[in-house]
Amino acid sequence: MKVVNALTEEVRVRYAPSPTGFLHIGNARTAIFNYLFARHAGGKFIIRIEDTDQKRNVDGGEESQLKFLKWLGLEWDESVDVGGEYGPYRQMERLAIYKKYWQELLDKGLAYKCYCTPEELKAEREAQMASGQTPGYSGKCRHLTAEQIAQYEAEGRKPTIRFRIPDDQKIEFDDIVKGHLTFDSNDVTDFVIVKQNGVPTYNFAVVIDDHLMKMTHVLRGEEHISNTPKQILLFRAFGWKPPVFGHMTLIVNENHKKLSKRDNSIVQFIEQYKNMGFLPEALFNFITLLGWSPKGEEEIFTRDEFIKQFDANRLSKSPAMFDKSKLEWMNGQYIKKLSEEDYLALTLPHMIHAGLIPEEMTAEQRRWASRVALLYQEQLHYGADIVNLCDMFFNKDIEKAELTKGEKKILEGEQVNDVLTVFDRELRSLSEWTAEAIAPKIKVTQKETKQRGWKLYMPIRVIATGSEHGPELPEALELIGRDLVLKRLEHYLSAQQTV
RNA sequence: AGGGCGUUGGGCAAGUGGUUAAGCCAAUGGAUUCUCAUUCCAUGAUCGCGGGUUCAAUUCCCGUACGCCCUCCCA
Repeated sequence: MKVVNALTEEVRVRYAPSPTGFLHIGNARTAIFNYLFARHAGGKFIIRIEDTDQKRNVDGGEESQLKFLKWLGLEWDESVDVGGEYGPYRQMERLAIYKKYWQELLDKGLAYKCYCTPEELKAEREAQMASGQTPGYSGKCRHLTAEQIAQYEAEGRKPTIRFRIPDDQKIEFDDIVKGHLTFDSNDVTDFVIVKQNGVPTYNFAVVIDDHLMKMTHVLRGEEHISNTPKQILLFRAFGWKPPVFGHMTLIVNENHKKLSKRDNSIVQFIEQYKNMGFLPEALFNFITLLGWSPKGEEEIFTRDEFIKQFDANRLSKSPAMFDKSKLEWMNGQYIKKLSEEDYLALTLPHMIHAGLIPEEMTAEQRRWASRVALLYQEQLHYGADIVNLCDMFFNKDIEKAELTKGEKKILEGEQVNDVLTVFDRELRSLSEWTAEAIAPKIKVTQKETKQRGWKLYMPIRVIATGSEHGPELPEALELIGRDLVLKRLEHYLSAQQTV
């Protein structure tokens, strides 16, 4: 029964960002769900730019939206860049279209001009709040006489146009995620559909566009639930059939507040994640699991798998908190699967950026840096993470300035001197400085000193690498280099002797 | 204030009128390992609260608390 009738109606959905900011987590999720919904149904995914708030539009907002959507792996069928038969796809280029429709409403008496100034409205609202009333437009200009209108016009006032909300109407619709929703038109006040400057408001333009662009479904954030009755009333006024609505839960921050662009408690722009070295596939995967869950227990999916099993009925009803640690874990899962080449392309630039390695490297330098980076593929969470992880390979100190508690404990062992003396001697006899050659020398040290495990390795590690933690010892020593390792051992041992 | 939506362990979240209430992340403990990491094992919820319907409710109904969203000439 829920089968879409492909013969009569092709699924058409849209992502409709306003270019008031760059692409962030919330935007991306809306876009992804619409994309998944369209592709799953074999329908069309459209991107429409809602730029009617010229004051808030920011330069580069539109480009950023498209650029990072593309980076995430989305593709669309119609939009400002690829065209389409229902264009233009930028609302400010559709002004003439809107005008025809609001004029129709005006002619039919379904809308009227309102001469109230923003200041008057604001004062009205504040007065209502102060006296504990529900804030909302009073309907003051609903029945203006010709004289009053002439008077206002003479004053030079420029009107807005308001939609006349009909009384006592029940507004009901079946929301894909929330179920059956009911509203009463008496709870909705006459709202502005055309601003003073002749530009329509969101609630008006969205209805015209969704109808003209033949949208079959509207999947959007639940902050739009209370806008829906207004829009449905407009659909009715025009005698149009509304699309099927689905309101997705919000993504909230640690304080359970809706993620807003100004929220600093969380990194939320896609570009920032890209810059930190998160992979688009991982981000896509993670975002898709925010407010939606697949059927089985699996959580890592490719885009095609998501498309195949996406089911809007499994959209969650309650808000999801953005969980950074899970994102990092998931990104790590993807990093593990990276080819050596891709892994290096992800990490090396961060090492360069941090000044650890030069941008122009000799083949030799590059091989060395690559081996260092590769040491951490299993545990890397995101690209920039490499900088801290591989820290010990760039520390050239002969002696550590300050030992940690753990390191002190290690060096207190009475076997330490023995172990290091033997190991030092053995290393000096090496003709070839490779992990393969170094490893047997640890064994020799073990035999000779009768020390093993923690007591054998840790003193060597602390003194030779300068840290109690790190990758496998032989390879670490090889990459740190003969010179430094021997210097560190020598320095430590000579200091011991003078004591 | 009005309207709307939501509430399953720290986070995500599955699920059903009768189950030992999945799974993932995190945390903690343990095993393996020279350390970190990896890997593996283990640990924890009676389903916001109160009532009702029922032989039986986390699952249905009512109420209540809390949270959030909207009530902009923002989208």
